Amino acid sequence: MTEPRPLYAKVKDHILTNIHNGTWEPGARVPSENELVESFGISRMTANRALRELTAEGYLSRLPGVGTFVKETPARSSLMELRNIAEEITQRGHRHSARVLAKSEIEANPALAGEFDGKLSDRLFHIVIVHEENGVPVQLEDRYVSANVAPDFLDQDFAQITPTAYLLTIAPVDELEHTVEASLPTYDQQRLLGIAAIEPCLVLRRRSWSRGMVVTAVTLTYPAS
Amino acid sequence: MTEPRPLYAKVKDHILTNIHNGTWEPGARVPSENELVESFGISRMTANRALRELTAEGYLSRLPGVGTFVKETPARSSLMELRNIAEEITQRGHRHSARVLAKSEIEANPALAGEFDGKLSDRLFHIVIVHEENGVPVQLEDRYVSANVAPDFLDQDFAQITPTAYLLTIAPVDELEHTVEASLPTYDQQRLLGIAAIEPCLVLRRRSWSRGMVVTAVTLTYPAS
DNA sequence: GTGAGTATACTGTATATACAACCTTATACA
DNA sequence: TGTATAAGGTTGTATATACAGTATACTCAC
Repeated sequence: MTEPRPLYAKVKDHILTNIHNGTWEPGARVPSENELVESFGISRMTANRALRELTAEGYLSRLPGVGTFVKETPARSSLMELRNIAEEITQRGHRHSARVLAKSEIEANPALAGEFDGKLSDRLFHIVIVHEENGVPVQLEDRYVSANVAPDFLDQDFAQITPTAYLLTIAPVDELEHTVEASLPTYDQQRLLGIAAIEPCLVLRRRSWSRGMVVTAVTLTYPAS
Repeated sequence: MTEPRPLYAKVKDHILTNIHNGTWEPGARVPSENELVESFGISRMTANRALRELTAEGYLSRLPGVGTFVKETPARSSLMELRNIAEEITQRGHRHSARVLAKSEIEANPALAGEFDGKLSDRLFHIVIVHEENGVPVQLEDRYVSANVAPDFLDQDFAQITPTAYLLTIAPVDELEHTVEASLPTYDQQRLLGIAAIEPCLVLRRRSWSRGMVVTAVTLTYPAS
């Protein structure tokens, strides 16, 4: 790791590290530009660039005349964007792992065919994955994929590449549909996510289209915690 | 609207305008830093900042030694629309009513000022409204509004017009940010929504921008049922 | 003609400097 | 005591300058 990082990037790394490992909690004050100039031996413009970019990226908030602070609601990904949960977790400085619980080709049924705007004869794949952050389950992924669009889907190693990432390499996303709701977990969900029966869950349903065809329909369940 | 925009922002506006109206198509070359220096009479660092930020925002891509180009896949906008809950309910053929529980001007604090990217001296309004469908509470709205953008906000009758609808008449929405989570209701929320303590709620947080300023930050709580 | 070297254009980074606007705190004054 | 005023720290913007790295175009010797 001895690549020459630009100075402003080193400063950004330093600040992000302190945020991620909890040294600087939300609301805490981060060093001012002049303090960074002192401690890093850099010019103020370089310190300014580091803080300005971290602000644009959602990690910090700044107030003229007051200072720079760790944002209260840290760069939590908007769920409306198509984001890769593995990237998100590693970006937080944590370890991502995935357990594949089911992986099969399934019989089409009228309800599913309706979801996919397809025919009953269309083949579909089904997978269930638990995503873990530092070993703690954080997302249950229950996904159907059109075999027409992704015939090799089941051959992928989803411990290495998330289904979302793989599908993005296969087919560009033209259109997205989201619905979102809160509910209490079913017994299976409790068991797989390791949560209590009264813990509310966020349930996100997403369908994505590519070239006019439904690529995948997925139900993502997040524990509220 | 002759507010003094920073120079780098004017350059960004100029480039974005040419992209949005189709003058510069995807893949087209945009002026180099030195050309911008010439045409705008600015320094190269200012031109650099404009191009660098537009690159970070996903509009441009740059290649050292070659030039700067309009990105092939332009920045995708949030696919979520602003829906008006009153319209939604009446569209279902039901009766919408709203109870205003709080309506005040509040003291600014650093956390809120951060949310609004504003100064500590900026004035803010705060309202709490329960929306009902056929008399049954269906949404708890907890909203902060910038007094700069909507000075007459508190004079409105929110039994007649929803805050969202009113604000849309005041200021066009340029940008939206959503986060969503599931949680169990606080005691106040249980009481106001008339729900049980174990009923999960969907919590939607939304900030909207108009002309670069945060107009409103709102927390909407929906019972899962 | 071909290839190597050179010139040129462009982006990437870094510094030093300057001024403006904003906020807090301390001080002086009525 | 209360109120201006001043001072100092903080962010925001803008400039001029410098050097490094990369890609392309050109020139010239072979």
